Formats: sequence, C-alpha cells, structure tokens
Amino acid sequence: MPLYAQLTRAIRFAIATGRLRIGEQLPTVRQLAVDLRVNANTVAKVYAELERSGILETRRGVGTFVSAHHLTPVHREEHEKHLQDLVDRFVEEASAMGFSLDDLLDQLQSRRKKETKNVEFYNESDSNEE
Amino acid sequence: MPLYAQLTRAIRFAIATGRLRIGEQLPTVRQLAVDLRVNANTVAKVYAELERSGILETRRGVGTFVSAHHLTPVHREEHEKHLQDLVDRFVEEASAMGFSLDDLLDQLQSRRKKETKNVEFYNESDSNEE
DNA sequence: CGACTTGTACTAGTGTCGTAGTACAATCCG
DNA sequence: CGGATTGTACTACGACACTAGTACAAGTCG
Repeated sequence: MPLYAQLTRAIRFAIATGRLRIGEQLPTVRQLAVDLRVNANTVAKVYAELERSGILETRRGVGTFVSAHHLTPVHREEHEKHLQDLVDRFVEEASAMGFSLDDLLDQLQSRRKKETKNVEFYNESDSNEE
Repeated sequence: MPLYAQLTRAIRFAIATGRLRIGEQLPTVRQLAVDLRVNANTVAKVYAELERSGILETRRGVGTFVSAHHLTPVHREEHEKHLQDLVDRFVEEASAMGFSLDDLLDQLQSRRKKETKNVEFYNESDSNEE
C-alpha cells in the first residue's frame, strides 16, 4: 500500500478512535515528513485530501488541525453515503466470488461475537483516551 | 476497472449463478477476443488465472471448460478463506472510516430485507436455468 | 516591515500495470 | 503424417500512480 494511503488511513483512524481530538494540531508537513522519512509533498497531499473531505483544517503559517465539521448533519449524511458505497463494492465483489448476502452476514456476525468478547476487558465507551 | 478484471468477474459470476455449468465449454481465446474487441492474450490471461484458481480447465487444441473442482471439500475450504480475507479488508477499511462492525451489520441487514422482497417474485432456488 | 514558519504549485523521474503484437508449442482430426 | 485449431511465452509500448526535488505564496509574530 502506498505511503500516502497508509498515512491517510492512520490519521482517519486516529480521529475516529479519539486519539486525535477536535481542534488538536497535527505535526507540520515538514516535521512529519522528517519523522516518517518521506517527502514533505507526500504529507501535504494527505493533509490536502483530508481537508477536502472536511476532516482537517489548514491555516498557512500556523498549522493543520482536526476540524469539527465531520460532526455536522450534512457531513454525517455524506459519511453514511460513503459507507453505502463501500458496502456496494463489497457485496458486488463477494457475489462475483459466488457468495450470497447471507454468507457475508454470517461471517460478520461470527466476528462480532469474538469482538465483544475482547471488548469486555476494557468496558469503556469508544471515544476515550488511549 | 481493467478489462481482464471485468472479464474475470463476469465469468466467475456466470459460474456462480449457474449460467455456465460444469463441463461446459467457453469460447476460444481468439473468438472471445474478437467478440470483446480485445487482444487474445488478455483473454488467455484470464483463462489462465481462473485455471490456477481451479475454476476452469484448459486442454490445448480442444478448448477451455468449466471445471468440477470447485465443489470439492478442499476447494470449498479455500474458498471460505478467500471470503474471510475479503471481509478482513472490508472491516479494516470501514474502521479506518470510523465505522464499527455493528454499523456494517446494520447496512447489510437492511439490504437483505430489500433483496428478499425482490426474490419473492422468482421464488426459485439459486442454481437454475436463466 | 522583515525574518520565519507554514502550506502549496510545478516539474520530473521511476516503477508498475494493462494491453497488444508476434511467434511458438501442443493437440486434434482427416 | 500434416494442416488446422487450440492455448502459451516473450517482448514492447503506453499510461498512470507515486514519490521526490525545488521554488513559491501566504500567513504569523517580534
């Protein structure tokens, strides 16, 4: 998986799980580039893409921050749509492999069972500190 | 989506839904290439890949046929594994978007309802003629 | 204002992927 | 055996994606 995709996913995940909170500042493109040993442009592309998605906000000369927009109703709706698209692709791919929707449901449900088992150890709601 | 992937998916789907039956002969690589207006090599790649997956069987000078191997227990098992991999990727991607496993289940279940509504019109089991 | 920090635009190089062209090998069938 | 038909191997070209280098623009803050 390309660098920029890894980084994008990591940031999205960090925000989704509350490890990065709203308003919090991210490292500068140059700083993160040094840390990850990639080109600053690669980081910049990621920040720009995430800003287009409404997840980040950038201010020149200041830095890049986690936006609050992804909690607004319109954004929620849009987000839902992305989930639907993802599921579309998923179902289609599975059906090309000869699996029915029920097969998928079975798989997912058996995973849910396993997952809840592990979660019991923590027993805290999602958006808490690490 | 690249040509070869489209073709692969189409063939897999045709077999999964019974439109292509076991033992049935597929068009020759050249014939199909002409029909689809692609290079014969593209078709050949697809046939070869599907043969490696155990779905097709090719005999030089004769043609390419739907194999029966994908019904054997070992193949079934392998097939299951592919589904698990697919679900892995799916869940991971969704979590990077901030969706939980339950969100996915909700989506899929609501689809299942819609689907069963449509299926009622046909009310025939899966592997029947077109 | 002016040095500094921040994100941005433009360009170029490199690798990979997809497809096509051509020539080859195996098999059938008369 | 030998022509015809089938799949296969090898090569090459074009397109695109990814990353890096360099130079630029916008904002901050003393």
